[in-house]
Amino acid sequence: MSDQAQPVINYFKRIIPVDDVDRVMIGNAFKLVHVKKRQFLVQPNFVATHRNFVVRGAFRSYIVAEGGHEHTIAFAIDDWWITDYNSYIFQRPSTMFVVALEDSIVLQIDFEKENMLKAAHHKYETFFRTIAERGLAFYLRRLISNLSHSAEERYREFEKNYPKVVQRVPQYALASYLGMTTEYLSKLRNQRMKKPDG
Amino acid sequence: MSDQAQPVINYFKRIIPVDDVDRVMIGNAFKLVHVKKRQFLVQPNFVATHRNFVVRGAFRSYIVAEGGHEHTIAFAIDDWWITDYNSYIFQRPSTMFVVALEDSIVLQIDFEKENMLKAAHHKYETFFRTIAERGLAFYLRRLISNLSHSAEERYREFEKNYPKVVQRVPQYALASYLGMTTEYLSKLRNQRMKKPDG
DNA sequence: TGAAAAAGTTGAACTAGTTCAACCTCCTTT
DNA sequence: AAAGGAGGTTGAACTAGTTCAACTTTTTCA
Repeated sequence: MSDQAQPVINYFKRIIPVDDVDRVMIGNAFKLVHVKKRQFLVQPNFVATHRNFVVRGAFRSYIVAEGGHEHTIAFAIDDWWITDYNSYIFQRPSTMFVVALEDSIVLQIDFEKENMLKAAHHKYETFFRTIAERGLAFYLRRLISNLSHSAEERYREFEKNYPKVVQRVPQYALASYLGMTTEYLSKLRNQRMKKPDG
Repeated sequence: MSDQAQPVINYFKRIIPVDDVDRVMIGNAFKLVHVKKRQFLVQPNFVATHRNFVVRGAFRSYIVAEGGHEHTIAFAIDDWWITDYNSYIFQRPSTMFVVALEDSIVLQIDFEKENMLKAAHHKYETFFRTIAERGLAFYLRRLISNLSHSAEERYREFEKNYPKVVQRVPQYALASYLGMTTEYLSKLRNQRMKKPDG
């Protein structure tokens, strides 16, 4: 059996040592899933059953607010994780969608198998602690950016930090991630803002 | 020696079992510190050396953006943690202030002692993983609120969820936490917004 | 391949929230 | 008790970003 879990094993190796026994345990915990564009991994009112590691492809999580406005919460491309953490961690009904933006391949671990890993060995707990801490730090930086920068600054900053995401993601999704309308982002990109003078 | 660390031990007990050995280990890891109103626990360009558990008192973390505008990142009152996570987790220079809003008492653990605890026993790793996950979920909810609600909705929601914080925190700090100006929050609170008609 | 759907663009009118400035009201601290 | 500062209030003028509507371009898939 070829090791389909290799991509996520490589990811684990960046954080904790992985020996042959671990290789098998991790391989058994994750299952490889092909996801078609526009297919959902999570939907509101259902509990997010899996944490998803993106082997190849692109995803977006978003909520639909009153008035039908969508707000993108996260993107995930190759080598990133995605799920609804509020739903997954507490095993409560989700409030968001997670959808594939391209035909994608993910490695999924479900909540129970993740808990078994965590219980099985100290170092798996270390692994999940580390990615939770990094995720926390990431959302903190994003919150700071949202509070302290203008729409244009947020866009320029994102473009600089995540050029690959900008290229692969539809503009309406990026706009709603950055907290602005599609129209406004379009204007920002095309420099057709009102000019000071003629 | 009376157990000064009891408040944080109680907090640990809500997440992992704590026996007499643990009690000593936790007691040795944390030190009790009295902090005067307006005293800083973290300042920009210095590495956040400690994670702080608030025994009694109130704190606020904030950044100062260009133009001198302050943005409150977090509050912490009794039984909450506070630090600059981006600085503490990665042991890099901070970009924010953490200041006491009242005379306060905290239990501090430093980065090295925290790592020793994590290394010493699987269950301490579980503890820190759990609080990191909860912190992540918290910031995620806040991000969602910021993206999808108006200034007034954010205020009403916060007032409902954290009435105790609203009472203990100066209004300018609350306004900048909620992503609006002091003046605007003042107007929201006093219902002196422009009326539809006379 | 071609029709429909999805995504993106542009401009004009609008508004939620900011800015600025002046003033008020408490706390502190001596 | 007085002075000074920090925090809060109010109104008028302003603006960053939204809304709406009409249109163009690109993608999808039968």
